[in-house]
Amino acid sequence: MSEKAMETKERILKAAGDIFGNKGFKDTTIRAIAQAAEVNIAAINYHFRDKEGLYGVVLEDVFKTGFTRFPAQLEQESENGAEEQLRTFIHSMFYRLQSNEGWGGFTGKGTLIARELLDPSPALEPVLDRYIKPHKDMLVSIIADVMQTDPEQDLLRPCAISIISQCIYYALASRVITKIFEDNESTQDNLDRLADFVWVFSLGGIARIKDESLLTRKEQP
Amino acid sequence: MSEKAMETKERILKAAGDIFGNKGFKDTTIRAIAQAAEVNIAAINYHFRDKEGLYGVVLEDVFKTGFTRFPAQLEQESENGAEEQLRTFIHSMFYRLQSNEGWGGFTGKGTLIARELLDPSPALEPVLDRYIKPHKDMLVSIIADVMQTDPEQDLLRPCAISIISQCIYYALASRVITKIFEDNESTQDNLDRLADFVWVFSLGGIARIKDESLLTRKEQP
Amino acid sequence: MSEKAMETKERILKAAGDIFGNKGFKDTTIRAIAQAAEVNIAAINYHFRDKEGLYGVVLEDVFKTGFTRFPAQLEQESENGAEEQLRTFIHSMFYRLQSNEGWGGFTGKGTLIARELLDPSPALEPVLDRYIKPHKDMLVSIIADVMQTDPEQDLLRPCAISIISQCIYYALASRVITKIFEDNESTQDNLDRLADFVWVFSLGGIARIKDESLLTRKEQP
Amino acid sequence: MSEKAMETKERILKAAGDIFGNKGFKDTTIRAIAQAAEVNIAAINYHFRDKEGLYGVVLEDVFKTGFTRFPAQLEQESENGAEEQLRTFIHSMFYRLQSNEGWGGFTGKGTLIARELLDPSPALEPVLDRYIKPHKDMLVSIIADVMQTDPEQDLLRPCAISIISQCIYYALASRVITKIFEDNESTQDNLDRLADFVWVFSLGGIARIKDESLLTRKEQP
DNA sequence: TATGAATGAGCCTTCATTCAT
DNA sequence: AATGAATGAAGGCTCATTCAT
Repeated sequence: MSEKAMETKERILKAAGDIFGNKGFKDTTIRAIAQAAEVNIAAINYHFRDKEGLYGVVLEDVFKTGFTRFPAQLEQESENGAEEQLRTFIHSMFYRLQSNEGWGGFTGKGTLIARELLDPSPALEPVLDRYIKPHKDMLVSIIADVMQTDPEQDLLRPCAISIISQCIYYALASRVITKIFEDNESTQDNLDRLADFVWVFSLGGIARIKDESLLTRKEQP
Repeated sequence: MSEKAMETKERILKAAGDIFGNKGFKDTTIRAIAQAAEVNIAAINYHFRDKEGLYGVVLEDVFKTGFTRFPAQLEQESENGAEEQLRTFIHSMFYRLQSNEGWGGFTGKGTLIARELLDPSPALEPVLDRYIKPHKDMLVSIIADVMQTDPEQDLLRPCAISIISQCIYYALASRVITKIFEDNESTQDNLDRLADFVWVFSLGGIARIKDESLLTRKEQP
Repeated sequence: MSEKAMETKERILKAAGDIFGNKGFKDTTIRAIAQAAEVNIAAINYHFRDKEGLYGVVLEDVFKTGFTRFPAQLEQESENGAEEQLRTFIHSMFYRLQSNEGWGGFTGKGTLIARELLDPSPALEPVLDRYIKPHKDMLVSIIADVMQTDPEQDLLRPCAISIISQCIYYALASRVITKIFEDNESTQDNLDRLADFVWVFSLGGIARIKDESLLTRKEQP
Repeated sequence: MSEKAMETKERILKAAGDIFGNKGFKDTTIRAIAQAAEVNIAAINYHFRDKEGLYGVVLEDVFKTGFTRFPAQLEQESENGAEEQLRTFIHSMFYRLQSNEGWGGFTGKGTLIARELLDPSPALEPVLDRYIKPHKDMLVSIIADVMQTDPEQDLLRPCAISIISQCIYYALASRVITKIFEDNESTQDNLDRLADFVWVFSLGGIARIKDESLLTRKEQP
């Protein structure tokens, strides 16, 4: 593939990521992408066969470039305590979902993922196995460490969900959060503070869940 | 309006709620709604003027019929402790977002709302003021009681978001959660258990946030 | 038919005349008429069977109420000279086509007729025989008198057309005439002056045609 | 643009001119145009964006191709007398409005213009400035020459209208004229004779108007 | 590799009309 | 006599896709 061709493909991918993320699959027209990428409409079909084909590549790209760096960073810190690892994990999530830096860099990565949670597309399946599930396992294991409990504990999963849900929500509902809370300062700027808040809140949640489950177990017999 | 006409409108609304919720606005065709409601396509236009008009009424209806019953129930229990009130609030959220009982009853109310969080439509604005903001205020005030702190505390808002995010997430991502956690038992059946989990987790989160903020304040000076 | 029913029919007819005249048959919606007449849409179909049926009645009405008064006036003046009769005829045309006074009185009678010239509808046929042709005969005979020639003269018909065309044109193109001539004074106010102009112009035209034909005849043999 | 594409556009334009002219804007369906031009419906949208867009181009085309040839011819004859110039002008009008020869050649150019006089569309505005007004000025100046009077004379404008009205009328009402006058010989064949008639009639009209205005002026003081 | 042209399917909407009351 | 409700047909437009170059 020639250099110029690569450029064209890159341009299309960037534009597609932006628009797919901000407007969703159905709401995105191939025309809009072509215009933003300054290429002919037919070029998209030529390079990616399909609108779906393009979408699949975009989704794969989001995870490939976004979900590979931070876990490495995380492992380096494995000597740290479990709570610090959880903190790094949460901060990573926030940055992955909301920041536009770090790679090709288009807006709306977070919402792109949120959209997949709402309407899973066929393109999600491979991403699920390759990126999301390993990530989930990592989070579960961190929580197990924090709880100092058996990694097979049933309570670990809902804890993981509660933590993830908070991270996702800011990406999902950023447009509305500011409306509800009449809060004009962009949440983009406070990512670190928000992430720390979620971290502390979650630590408290995990602790309480552990306490309750101990109590319950004591009561049950 | 005649009895029969009301029935027709009702039928359209139910079908529209189902399909809008499950597929989103753009992905929904009024043809599909008409077919599901067993009416002529033009009847939709006659009763609701527009696809948008219909959507607006559906959204309004979701909140009107879903958000009026539980708060009343909540006030009756105001003599209970703040933690019990929070429990009722969270259970209400779960039922509103996920249950199909209790009113016209269509599936996908939760996802309909989640979609609005992602892509707020003009129809959301009135709903925001009339239902969501008052509800948010109620939650904030409950959290203030739980924390035994000033209702203007800055930390109340992120706490509220963390709680809501957990409730929403189960509605938002139910399709994917089962895939990630390879959990085949329908989460629909365990609403109560999930709601209680979120409640306990959140109580722990709130408590930790309170402790941290006290510590922080002591440290700062 | 009850009095109220008559009122309803009248109201519909007036509204229909207005809108048909100003926007044409196809551009007129039965809804617009119903709204202007403040009646139910179905009432129109009830009273006039059809959109076409309503249109037919309106057209008939325009001619019945508009084309019966002035000719009588004309006959009274039959003692006057032929040129005066032509003047009355032209003035009548102008008033019929442009004035809104004198009967039920809706705007756009002239354009309604002009539209029939462009796209003759089936409803025109009866009107043609009953009103227009007799009128045309009258004009031809007046011109014959002015020319002092045989009423079967071939040149009378194009003369009639030239005269009528001038009368029609002001009704047909009033919207554009003001634009072309950047003339802001409403032509409605100057009907009399315009009619007199057309009269004088036509007298000159007729005279010249007569002269030419005489010359031609002399030359030909 | 490729050769083939031009052909397609040309074909669409011809079909559109025909149908728009014969049935009017609202009564014309782009489906009918597409069928007549033997192209896909979407091709019309592709080349002309809109039904309105197509109409605008058609209207512009009628004037561009129809109103540029004859004035040139006219100027060449400027050495001729004013009356001969008027004759050429009138003959040009007749040919423009009624003939189907000389360019792309579709029927109904005259009625297309007549429709614009009745219901001016936004597309008329540019045509008005670029073609119609200059043409009107030319006619006015010719009449001034014929009258041997000041070109600012107030009487020139109604004279111009009276002349134009006769030319337009034959195009406007050809369908009805034959009915009224029970004249079965197609007026298409006699264009020259008709044009000459209008010419002579108008010369007479102009002359009489001039005489009258002189008389009036003498009387007034 | 990339493009302008062209296609077919499908969608929302409007309209005149009819039905039951 | 008159109405609100409902229908079926048709129209304009958009979209993803394919074709020929």
